[in-house]
Formats: sequence, C-alpha cells, structure tokens
Amino acid sequence: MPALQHVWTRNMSEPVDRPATIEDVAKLAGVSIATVSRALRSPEKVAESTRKKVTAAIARTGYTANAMAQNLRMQRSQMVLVLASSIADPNFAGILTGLEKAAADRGYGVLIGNTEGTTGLEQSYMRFLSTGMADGLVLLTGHIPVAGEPQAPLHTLPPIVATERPLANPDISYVGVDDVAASKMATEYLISLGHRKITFISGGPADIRSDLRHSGYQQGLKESPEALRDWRVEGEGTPESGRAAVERLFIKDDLPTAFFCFNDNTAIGVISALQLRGYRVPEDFSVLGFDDIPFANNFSPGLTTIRQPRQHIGEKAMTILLDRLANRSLEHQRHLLHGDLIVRESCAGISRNR
Amino acid sequence: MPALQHVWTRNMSEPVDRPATIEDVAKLAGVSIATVSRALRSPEKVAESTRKKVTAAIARTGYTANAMAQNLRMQRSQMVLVLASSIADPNFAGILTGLEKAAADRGYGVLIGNTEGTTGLEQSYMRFLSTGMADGLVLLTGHIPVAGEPQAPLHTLPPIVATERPLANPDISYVGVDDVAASKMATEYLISLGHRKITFISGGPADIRSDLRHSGYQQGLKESPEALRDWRVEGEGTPESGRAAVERLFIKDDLPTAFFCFNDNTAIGVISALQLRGYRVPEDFSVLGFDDIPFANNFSPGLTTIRQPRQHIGEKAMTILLDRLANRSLEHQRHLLHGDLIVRESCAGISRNR
DNA sequence: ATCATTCATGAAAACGTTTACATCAATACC
DNA sequence: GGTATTGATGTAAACGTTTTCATGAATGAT
Repeated sequence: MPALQHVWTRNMSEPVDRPATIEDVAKLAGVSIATVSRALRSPEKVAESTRKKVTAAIARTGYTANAMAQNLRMQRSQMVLVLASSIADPNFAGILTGLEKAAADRGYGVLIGNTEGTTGLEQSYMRFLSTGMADGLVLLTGHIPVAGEPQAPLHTLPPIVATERPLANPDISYVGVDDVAASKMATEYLISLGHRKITFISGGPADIRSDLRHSGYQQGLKESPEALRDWRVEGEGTPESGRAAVERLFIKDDLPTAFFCFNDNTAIGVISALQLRGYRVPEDFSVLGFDDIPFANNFSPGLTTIRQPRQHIGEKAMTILLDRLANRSLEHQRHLLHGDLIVRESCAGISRNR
Repeated sequence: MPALQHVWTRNMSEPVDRPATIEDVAKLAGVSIATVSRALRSPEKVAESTRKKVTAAIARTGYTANAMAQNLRMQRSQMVLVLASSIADPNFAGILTGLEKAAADRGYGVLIGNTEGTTGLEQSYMRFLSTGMADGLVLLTGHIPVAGEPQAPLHTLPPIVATERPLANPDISYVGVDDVAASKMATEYLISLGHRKITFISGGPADIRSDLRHSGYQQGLKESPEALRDWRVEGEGTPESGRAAVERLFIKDDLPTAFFCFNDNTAIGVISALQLRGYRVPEDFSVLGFDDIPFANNFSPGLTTIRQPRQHIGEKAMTILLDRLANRSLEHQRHLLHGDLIVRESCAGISRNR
C-alpha cells in the first residue's frame, strides 16, 4: 500500500489526495485526534499500546502536522525576522550564517528582509511582526524601525536584538565586536611598530561604529608617552573613499606613516591609491584594516586587520533573542566580543628612509 | 483615545491587551466580522458608508490581520524557502538580493536555509515545505533534496526552481548564466589576443558548471582555424586550488600563455602563484576569471572576467516560481542569461619575449 | 467491600480568518 | 401592485491544530 502523501500537482486520472491531517491519522489508528496530538507532543501521557498504533498510522499516512494550524493555536510562528540594510555587506554572510545556525538548532526559521536603508521597505517588512508571521526581530540596520513618533513606545515591539551595527538606544540588546578595544589594540600595534603619525580613516559620520573605532584609536594614542596627534579623516567605508582620502592627504602634503582604516574595504582603497602613486605597502606605508573580510587574505599585500568573529556574533545574537522569546522575564543585554588582530603583511616597522 | 495595539511585554499595572482581532473591529464598527473581512479583501462588495465605519474602526484598534489564521484558512503561507549550500559563496548575496526583491514585490517572504552541503540539514529544512510553512522552493544547492529512493516522485514536491547551480534533472526550472556561451566568448577573447595555449582550470568534478564551462571553452577553441589544444586541469574553485594548479603546471614544465579559470577565486589564486614566482600578469601570462565577484575590480591587476548578472538571475528565478505558484498550469522553463565579458587588466596580447 | 486515586482517553472549545449560503430590503419591471 | 432582480449584510462552516475538562476504568488503601 503506497503512502498517502502531499501532492502538489494534480493528476487528472485519480482523485487529488490532500496532505494527511491529524484526523486521517486518528481514524486509521482508531483513536481521537486528541490522542494523536498527545502521542506526538507528550508521549508519556499516552499508553504504550496506543502510541504504537498512532505511530504506525502516522507512518502509513505520511502525516506531518500543519504548521499554520499549530502556530495559530499556539500563538507563535517559530520564525524570526532578520532585517539588514544591505545583503551585499561583506559582514552579512558570516553573521547570517551564525544567526541561521543558532535558529535552526532551536527549530526556528529565519526570514530575511533587505531594507536597502529605506524606511519604506523597513516598514513593509515590519508587517511580518505585526501580523504574527515572526516572533522576534534581529536588526542589522543600526536603528529601530518605528514608523511614528520620535520615541515610539518600545513595548509595542516584539523582542529585538541588534547586531553588526550598534543602536543609539541602549535599551535594546546588542551583540557585536568590541570596536573600542579592538581599535585600541590595532593602534597600539602600529605604535609598537614605531609609527608616530597614524591616520584614522572613518566610515562616515552616519555610522556609529566610526566614533567607537575612533575612540579606541584615541585611547591607543593616549597610552603612548609621546604626544601623538589625533588624525581623523572622513571616509565612507568603500575602497573609493579610501582612495579619495589618500589623495586628499597627498594634496595637503600632510602624510602619516600608517593608516588605520574603518574597514578592510577602505584599506584596500588606500593601498591601491598608494601603489598607484608608486609607493609600496608596507615598506613605505603601513595600512591596517578592520573586519577581516574573506578577501583580506588574498589581497596583496595580505591585509593586517581586526577579525570580526562574524559567525559567533550571529549565533550569540540569535541565542539571546530566542532565550528572550522562551522566557519573557529576561532583561536586555549587550555582548561585546573580542576581535583578534590578524597580522599579515600590510603593516611593518617604520621605514628608515622616510 | 490611545490606539489599541500589539503589546509584547507585560506591564504589571494594567491588563494586557492582546492584538486586536477582526472581532474587535466588527464590534466597534457595529457590523459582522464577515463585513470587516469583505471591506478589506473585496471593498467593492461593501457599501460606501459601512466601509468608512470599518476603516475608522480599524484605525482605532490598530488592527492587522493575523497571518496564521489567514494562511490556515487560505491554505498557503506566502513564503518561499531558499536552500543554499553555502551562504558564504560570493554569488549568494547578489542572487539572494534579487530573490528577495522579487518576492517582496509580490508580498512573499523569503525563508533561508543553509544546508552546508549536508543532506541531513537539507532534510531538516524540507519540513518547512511539508508542514506548509513555505509554498515553494528555490534551490541553490545543485541537486534536489529528496530523502528516499533514487528517483522519488517529483509530483510529491511543491513548485521548485533552481538557480546558481544547474540541476541534473531537466524537469525542474532553472535560471542562471549561460555558462557555455559565456565561456566560449571568454575563450575567443583570449584567442583574439593571440593566445594559442590556453589552460582551463575546472571547479572540481562534482560541479556540473565545470563541464558546461569546459564545453564552452572547447567550442571557443574549435572556432579557431589553428589546431588548439584542449587543456583542462582540475581545480576546486578556491584560490588555493588555483595556486596548486599553477604549481603542478610548473612542475611538469608545461606552460600555457593564458589561463581561463572556473571562477574568480581560482583566478586570484592563479595570479598570486604566478606573481610569487616572479611573473607579471598580464605581461607574462593572461588570466581570465568567471563571476565578477565584487572584489574583482579591487584586485591588482583588475580581473578580466565574465560577469554573472546575479541580481537579475535571482529576480527571474523568483518570478518564475511565483508565477508557477499563482497558476498551476505553467510548465517548467529554463532561462539562460547572458554573461558580459568585463575587460580589466588581467589579460593582454601575448608577450613578445616568450 | 467500599471509596479515593490514578491513568488513559474522548468531546469540545478555542485560535482568527475567509467565504458559501441565506436573508432581507430596496429597486426595477410590466 | 405584485413579482423578479439586485445589493448589502449576517450566519455559520470550514481550515488543522492543542488543550481543558469530563468520563470511565483500573488500581490502591482501608
């Protein structure tokens, strides 16, 4: 006897068999649907003998519980919405991998929304929350997507956790790399190599991480006994902006010996601009990045950079969210993960001939 | 009067107000729930005056229809499952962006599953389909995830479309770049630069695309009147495998003047191996890639490569799937999109001194 | 032997929608 | 002025679960 299963395309010759329901199973096993449900959800409550009958009937019918019905009844969706401002961001894939893994481990699904930085799309994705299609929210956008007033009531939103970009609002859980500590470490490393004139290229004024990393850079500078100049120039986190920053410095003829860049993309731009002008990295200038994007190792010279533990970040963020979903009482928390300094080839001791 | 809205966290002082239901709206508007539903789904069926009352009541209550209830009733989920073997794949982000956009445009959500190439995870994600949490499936894995027999019944599965990696099974819709035509074009380009000894580095025997691109390469060779050697060596699609391939050729002392690589990652490995041996690209060797990964432009030398229209591929794939979902009668279709040759710096005319 | 407990099961009420059908009023027709 | 026709609404039945409560049967204690 062939198993009765889901059939998606109609076969004109025979009657369409819908997916088996709990009632089909119950009938076949000669029990009530309540018993079938119990046999599945809390097997200890049903007698050994009937449990066997039910199991057999389930196997025969190919039954799988309808998730919509379950979720409607249980008032949840087992789904989490992940909102990102750009899927193409080099950090996105790694974080998503972690988010996804942690979610899958606990039976949750991951719904993704690409907001492209527009609040319109943001709002549109929020419907997954308001309609109950998702139970929680992971934000990679750097801000809370609230339509209305300046300070819309937070309790109006489901459990949220932010990652990748810190939020201005401290009342929301955040997990990410410790930007300040990592940047301090990076700066200290450059100083330890003998550099005294270190430029920091930011990722743009809109990005909070710029200020955090700048602040770590400042702290690194302060550690050193010598007076060191706080030398921040603006970038945008793109290779082009890195190139442009270098050009501006050359025009002003105000050159550092080392660059600490907001991210690897900027560093790549900086290096290519320097090389284009005939300089060598690290012999003439040292360049240090942030992120350790997958490509950092294949660039030439290999990028010395701070590694973001992307997958861990994702996993931790999802774990916090799901814990919150499971137990309403949990408070929000911030987790700053350590970022390793990955030493490759783009930084070296200060050259003698400059 | 404050709007009655969803509240996720309990405020001990006052009673918890659940999300407003259709019944709340009906009561407030003084009509039946059927009328509220009609006012929303088919406004033309309800009198102007009552429609206004309903609209007002909806605004007052902050009502949004419960998606679970809707989906249960309407027997669909408005959700699509996207299965990928690796989120970290450089093509993934672009394709996902397209998939996501097309889905969002039509009110569908995108559920993602990272199989990591394991059939265990694949099976586990299939539960979204069998439980009705997703209506359709997008495969970026290169094969159909069927648990059982060698040729499990296809009608047992929901509408499927494959992208990124072609499937062995021709009965499933596929949209991707035209590997053969693009590879032929790439090869012809190298020939037009004067190259007569061109190596093709594959992406590994398991990847069908290796054979397609190899076949296009062969066709490109055949076009040329001179006898040209079919010169395929095995790689794995990684920079390391590209490096290794170069080393093997040097050991055999059997060198081409140009390399056509399965993908950009391989090309990057090839170039770095050549540079490490003191050769220059493109002066000494030409190297051509495939994909045009975001980084290809920032590599040095800029990678000449075939551009995959990733976002278009994703959009087209999703469109086909959703069309199929909307109208069962549609047959499967394959769409091969044109891949542009992007000329940068890694290929040049054959050098005089070799 | 009686009565209180435990244990396994079934009946039925939710969960929040959509929609076929019935109802009734108002209009149109002759 | 009686009868079709149209139009707007309400009633109630689904959709497929989980879970409270009630019902009996079997067990245990006295």
